[in-house]
Order: sequence, then structure tokens, then C-alpha cells
Amino acid sequence: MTGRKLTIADVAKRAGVSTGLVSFALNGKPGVAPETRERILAIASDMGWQPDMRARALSKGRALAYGLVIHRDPAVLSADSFFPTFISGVERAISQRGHVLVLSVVDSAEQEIETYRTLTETGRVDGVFLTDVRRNDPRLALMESLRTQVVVVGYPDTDATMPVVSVADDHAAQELVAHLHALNHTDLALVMGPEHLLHASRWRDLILSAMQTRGMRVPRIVQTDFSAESGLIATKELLDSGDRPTAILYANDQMALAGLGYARRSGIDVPSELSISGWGDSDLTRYAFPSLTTVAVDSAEWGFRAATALMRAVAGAPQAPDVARQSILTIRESTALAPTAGVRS
Amino acid sequence: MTGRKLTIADVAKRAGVSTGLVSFALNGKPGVAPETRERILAIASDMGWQPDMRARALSKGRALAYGLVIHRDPAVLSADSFFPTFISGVERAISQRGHVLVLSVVDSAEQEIETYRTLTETGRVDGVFLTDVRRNDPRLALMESLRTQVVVVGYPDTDATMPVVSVADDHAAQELVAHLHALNHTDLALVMGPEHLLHASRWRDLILSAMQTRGMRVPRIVQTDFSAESGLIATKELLDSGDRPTAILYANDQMALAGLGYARRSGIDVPSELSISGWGDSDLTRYAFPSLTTVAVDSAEWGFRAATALMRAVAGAPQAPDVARQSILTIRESTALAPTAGVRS
DNA sequence: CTGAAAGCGCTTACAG
DNA sequence: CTGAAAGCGCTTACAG
Repeated sequence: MTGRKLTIADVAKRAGVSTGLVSFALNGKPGVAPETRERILAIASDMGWQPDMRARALSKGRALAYGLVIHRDPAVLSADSFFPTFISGVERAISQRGHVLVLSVVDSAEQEIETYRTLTETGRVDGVFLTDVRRNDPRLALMESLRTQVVVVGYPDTDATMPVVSVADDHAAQELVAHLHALNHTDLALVMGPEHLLHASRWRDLILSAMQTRGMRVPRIVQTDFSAESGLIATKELLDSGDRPTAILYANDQMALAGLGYARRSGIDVPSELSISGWGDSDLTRYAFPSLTTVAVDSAEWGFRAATALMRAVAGAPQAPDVARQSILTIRESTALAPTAGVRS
Repeated sequence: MTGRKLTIADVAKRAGVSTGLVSFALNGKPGVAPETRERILAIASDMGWQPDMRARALSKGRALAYGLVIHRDPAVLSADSFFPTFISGVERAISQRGHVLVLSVVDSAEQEIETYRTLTETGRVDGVFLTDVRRNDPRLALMESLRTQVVVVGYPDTDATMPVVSVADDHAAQELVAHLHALNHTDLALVMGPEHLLHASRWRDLILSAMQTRGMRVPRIVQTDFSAESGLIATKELLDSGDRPTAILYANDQMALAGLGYARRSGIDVPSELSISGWGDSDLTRYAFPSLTTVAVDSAEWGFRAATALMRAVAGAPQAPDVARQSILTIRESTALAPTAGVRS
């Protein structure tokens, strides 16, 4: 409407003060007479002035933005429930400070590294989220050398000096195993994510140790890439074998959903002949038939905490590792009493 | 490693030229001797110089970034397959120019407006994507007054002066209806999205007109908010009524999946007693049992084209409306011959 | 073809 | 408590 964009100089002129003073008033810096500050603020808002974040970013040497790079195949991403939920939590944390999320989707590890590098070296972001941390993750060293702030989302394998925000999942793993144990399941199978992802191997280890505690037989374990397709393949392998497990624990919901589909297709009744559990935050688990027993992860809160930690780190505050709310076992229809040995075979 | 960040001045000094010339060389502007340009480029890359995008943004008066604001409940978003796929397409288009996507997730219409406004008024983005366009959408007027570039993703109801990128879905609607018609379905029900969303009512209209063409009986129509939960409720309403339809067409995959779950739970066999179809891009439709007949929308390509149009608009190029690839009917197991009237009821 | 300088809109020491 | 000025790292007319 008005023509050109309003600047701090316009506000200053109208208030009869210097631009520096306007800046001080706007940013709540000390050394501005209270009534002068009020007046400046009133004028600025009256004129509808908004800061130019490009200018602010340049003079502060800060982007006031954070980067998230997602390394996923588009098809797999379409069924992924973690990132959308995680992002909504991130958003809630950063938007209240007027900061912003820069999102990038890449489909190769090289591009991923390149994107992290570019985003930080060109000053696009002040810090990044590191998800899907791998064994000896090259990104950790990269970020260190780039001197960028990062928050590790999950469980890194090194005593990283960087802030770490994880989610408490040990309790849920115990509960899930206890649940199946109480239902007389002795022959479990685990469908885990790729071994090189730390949260994938951690998941397996949590389940294994919970089983060991109860003296349960060592389960069969199949590795996947977390996609529904690979979950299907793993399920085939397990169910088409001569002696199939009585329960399959999947490391995420989309694989569990695919597995459920295959079981039913094979004429195996869930849960009377086979129990199935998922893990994650997908809304769809509740609408499947049978509805899926799963472990509900509060990814939104995780995102909120991760973003908060990252902002603190950028501000130079020391960071103690933070842990998001305990994931909770949600028992639904897909798990039930194990079929008795006689009936099977 | 090296200490402070390299600037264009460092490159200029090393090359023995002015910073202006370095800038010209870097940006491929005319008026730099070819060999000087080569030398400057070599030195810059040799030193590992990267542009500071904050500075570039300020001096160009461009953010070199685009905004996408998603208005969704986090739980619903967890099962949404459109945005992740769409975003991957957007990314592919903008990243090759070093541009970036600013993503925002909000959960109210007021916040949505506020976010669009802030993003553009503070110079965070050069343009925005407008998805989920509504009847008399207030965002259209807002963007107009803000003088921001926008690309409308879908079908606006006004002869907007802004670029529009839609997806060709008419053919698929015809095919879907023809498919069911050929299977002797005469009693259809539509589970559509919220009426005030233009693509939701457009979807209904496409289906209706395809049915009309074939002289089919007017279907029952239930409105939802596109969530799996609302899809479930709609399904209950349809299936628990005395006289249920022989086929239900859902406006998106997540509702279809929820509907499929409910049908099976009610002991209704799909597809022998009830046919079901989805619409969208969810990978999960292929792993359900029965697998879902759906219309595959290439959201990634749609995102690519939308981003391309937006960048062109920002660059000042005139825009003809663009249309993404035809969506295609994917026939799977959930649709089959209609039960004969005698067998039913 | 090249240089010197102003400018983008903020922030932040430095004086007073 | 307030002002005048330099600076952030680029880009871009303007001269020559």
C-alpha cells in the first residue's frame, strides 16, 4: 500500500531520535529512558514497522534460523510420521522468538554433507539438527570443524561436546517385552532398522536386554532400511520360514503396518496366531484392523526440546543433555495370548 | 580451522583486484575479461570462499528463500503424505540455485495469516506457496497487499493474477469412476474433504460429473476434515446405515486406510462386499490388505513445478498457469465386482 | 575492461 | 540517557 518499505530511520525521524536509539529501544537494551522507549515502541508499532531480518542477520552475524536436513527417499518420506511431528515441535519453540526453520530434503549421503556444509558456511543458519546419527558419523566431525552449533537428536556414540536431546525409550522397551512375556510369547522376532544407525541398534539392544532380564529365548532379528517395503520383505522372510515366530516387534509403525498387511494376506490371523507391535508416532496405527499395539513416541515434544537446546547452545549457554518425555506403551488389538505350541505347527 | 570467515575482500586482495570486480566475476556479469574472471574464480574456490548469504540477501533486497506454511494439526500431519513428497520436489527445484525453503507449521488460521505476513514483511522470503486454497481465501488478498510473490498450488476460485500450478486430476477421476462403473457399482458414496477447501469441492465435482456422464445414480456424500479420524467417522455413518453403498471413494489415502480398517472390523469383506478407493501419494496403500486401489498423484513433480513457477515469478517473468503430470489410477485389490443385489441385505 | 564508492537496514562500541 | 559513526559482506550504478 504505502510504497517503499519502512525502515528504522523512518521511525527515528518520526520520533525525533537517532536510529541507534530506536534499535536500543526495540531490543530492550538498557540505557533508554523508559518513557522514550515507550514512545519509540508506540510509534514503531503505529507505523507498522517490522524489522528487516536480512539486515538484522547481517549486522548480528546471525541468521536467526536453524537447519534441518532430512535424508530420505521421497517415497519413504511419504509414510514417515516422525519428521512432520518433530518439526511441529521445533516450530513451536523457535517461532516464539521470531526464528525460522530452514528445511532441506536430500537423497544421498554426499548431498547431505554438502547441504550441511553450505547451509552453515553461507551463514544461512546458526545451528543444525543432527538426526539419524550413525556410527562414527562424519557429520559430527564436519560440524566441529565448521564451528557450527548442533544439537544431536538421539544417542551419539561419542562423548560429543555438543548438546544432545534424546527421548526416553528404555521404559517402554521394558514394558513392551513384559507385555508380550505376560502373554506367553517365547518366540519373538525383531524387525530392526539399519544397524549403522545408532537409534536402530539401540532399539534392538533395549529389547534384547529386556528379554534377557526375563530369561527369554534369543529372538530372530532381521535388518531393514525402515521403509514399509523392507518391512514387508522382512515379514515375508519370517512368516514364510518353516517355523514362524509368535510375535514380531517392528522398529517403526510403517513397517508394522506393512507386516500386518502381509500376515493377513497370508491368512495368518493377528493377533490369535501372530502378535505384532509397532513403534513411533503414526496416527494410522489406531485405525488399522486390528489396531496396532505400539509405543507412542512424543516426537513433537522431542522437537520442542531439541530446538530449545539448539537455541541455547547458539546463545552460548552450556548444555546438559536433555531427555524428552518417556515413550509409552499403547496396547491395542494386535497383541494377544500366544498360540499354544500344540495348535501351531 | 582458519580463523575468521573469508570475505570477498580477501579474494580481491589475493587477486589484486577490487571487490566489485570479484563480485562481477562471481556472478557472471558481463564486463570482466575472460582470463581475469577465470583467475578470480580459481582463487576464490582455491581459498574455499563461500558467499555470505545474509550479506547477499541484504544488498540484493532478496531473501533467496521461499516460504511454505502448513496449517495442520500435528497428529493429522503425522499421517499426511502430501507435504513430505511435495517438499522433496520443491527442494529439488530450489536447491540447484542455492535457494532455500523456510518451513512453518501452524495450528490455527490466525497464526497462518500471521506467519505469512511476518515471513514476507520481515524479508525472510521472496515468495510463498499457497496450498489448501479456500473459497474467498483471505490469504490471496493479503499477499496482494503485501506485494509478495506467491504461487497457488491447486485451483483458486478467482482469476488470480498470480501464477497457479495445479495437477491434472480430471482424467484420473474419469478413470476411477469408469472402473467402478465397469464393476457394476451403482451405489457409491463419496468421502470428501471440507467443502470450503477448493480442491476438496473440486474433487467431488470431478467425480460427480464423471458419474453423471455415465448416467449413474447420485451418490451419498459425507464431508470430513481429511483426517483419518474423520474418515473413520464418515465410514461408520455409511456402513452402519441400513442400506450401505457398494463402493466408497475417499478423497485421500489416510481416510481410505481408516475406512478399510473399519469395514474389516465390521466384518464386511473388501472387496467382495464393499469396494474402496483412496487418492493421493501414500506409500502405505500398497502394503495394506487388501491393497488399496488409489489415484497416484505425483506430488513431488507438483512441488518441483510450483517452486519453479515461484522462482520465475520472483524473477519477474510472466507466468502461464502450469499443470503437473496427470494423476493415474492405480488399480489394486480393494475394488472388485459389486455384490449382486440379491446377495446383499 | 576495471576501480572507487555508495548503499542495503540494521547493530554496536564509542563519545559525550 | 542520547547521538553520530562505523561496520556487517555483499551488489551495483557511476566514472574512467
